[in-house]
Amino acid sequence: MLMDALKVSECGPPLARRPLGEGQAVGLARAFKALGDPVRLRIVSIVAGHQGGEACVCDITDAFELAQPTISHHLKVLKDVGLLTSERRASWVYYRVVPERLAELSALLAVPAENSAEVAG
Amino acid sequence: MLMDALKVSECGPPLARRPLGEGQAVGLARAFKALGDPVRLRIVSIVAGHQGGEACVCDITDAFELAQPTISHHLKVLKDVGLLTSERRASWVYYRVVPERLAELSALLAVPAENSAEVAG
DNA sequence: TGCTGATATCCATGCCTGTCAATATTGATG
DNA sequence: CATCAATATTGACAGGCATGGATATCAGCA
Repeated sequence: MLMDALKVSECGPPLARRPLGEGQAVGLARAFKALGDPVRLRIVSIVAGHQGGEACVCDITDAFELAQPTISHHLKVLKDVGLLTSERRASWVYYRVVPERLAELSALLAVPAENSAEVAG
Repeated sequence: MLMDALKVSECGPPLARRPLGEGQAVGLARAFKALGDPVRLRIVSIVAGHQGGEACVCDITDAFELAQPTISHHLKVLKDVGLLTSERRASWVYYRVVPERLAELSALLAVPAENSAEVAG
């Protein structure tokens, strides 16, 4: 099936609406876990804020004091969960963020403030 | 405009604005890591969506097929990173979400779509 | 073809984490 | 005080993960 879990991404239900199913939770948790590392969070930040919305691996590597395989590993993690995409041009590989994926996670956490106080009015 | 997101604007800059400092990244990554587990994500969802915006440990435990210490451990993780608070009433402990903390993370991921295409016209 | 630079993969290692059984703590109640 | 129910803590174990060195792949170039 192509239409796996795409309905969710469109209008991502706020966390408080209804309990997350286990399946949804697994998929979303994978993305959050990928963001749950300072290096990866900074990588996403660097890529998202880079000129043209993309950055090559060398740009990213220069921003850290980590070995190149380590950066490559983190990029793979972010790519595997759908937060980054990559494109090769000549010798360089350029990464860019997937805005829909970020928006999905953002919408999920955007819990209406009223919910904490009252629900049914 | 009504009483919409005002604190959000000061809570944190969108990811794309400028590269995250290492310190900020560490703090934010801790929160994302806490959400990076399916059980914990569902716990937050259950608490946020529960009647009155709070849920006792027994409510949460019943929603999983995990041992009680495991749930207690996850609750502690979420509390330690500031995503949940707890209050003891009689024999029961009630947990509720911290909306400001969720809003902070949500705002961080709310990257403007235009940014991926062009930065500053 | 061979060489060089850029990036990815493989492998090993030490640390971190999710899980649960056992136990401790806390509060209510008899 | 004794006991029970709810929750937290401890200790242990298996699996996961971040890191880096060595190495492979890939693209351009002479």
